[in-house]
Amino acid sequence: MSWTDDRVELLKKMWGEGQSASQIAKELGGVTRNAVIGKVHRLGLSNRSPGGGAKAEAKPKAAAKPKAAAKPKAAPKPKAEAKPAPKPEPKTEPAVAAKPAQPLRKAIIPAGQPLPPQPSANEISPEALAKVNEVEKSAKKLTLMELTERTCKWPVGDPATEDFWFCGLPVQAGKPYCEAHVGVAFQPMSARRDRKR
DNA sequence: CCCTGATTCGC
DNA sequence: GCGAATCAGG
Repeated sequence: MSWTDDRVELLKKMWGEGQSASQIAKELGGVTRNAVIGKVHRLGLSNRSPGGGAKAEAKPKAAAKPKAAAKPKAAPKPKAEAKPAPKPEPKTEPAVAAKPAQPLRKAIIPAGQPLPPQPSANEISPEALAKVNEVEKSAKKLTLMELTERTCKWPVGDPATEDFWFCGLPVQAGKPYCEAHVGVAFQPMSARRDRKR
């Protein structure tokens, strides 16, 4: 396959949309993600945030390369700009708190029931929870022995029941859980921002 | 192991 | 110009 005009166009479009190189490659067909990335680079749109001048940070990673034998690449890049870029990207910010009305705080604790403070189970992103529910429907339902290093170890159900299994979906990075469960597993600490004043 | 993009360099 | 191989990281 070659980079015809419209293929390049599609490439640009998708890249601009933030699609991953592999997705683009898959869409185009006949090319690997490497090809896509290579093309992206040659097109000069490697960085997705072109706009305002300052950009890419130093990337000294490829410095020590075994392959690169004789490489007179003595050109230290004079980059040093700080990155004050506001980046007003419309990201989907999941609201953490939802209903608890701060101004109105009138907890009525009936006598005999002295345990208002929920230990933990509370204000996690509703979205995250929803996601977990979805995920659990398509979970692999692995048993303890079936768990591996890269299966989500999130327990579902009651261990005392047969209705118990582990998520088992592929974890992403070195995390013990899948994406969805990581979301609820690691509580972003401080759901409660005690307003000091 | 899955994935991501970045870079190099023979072609 | 192209892209596989490789690197670096999540």
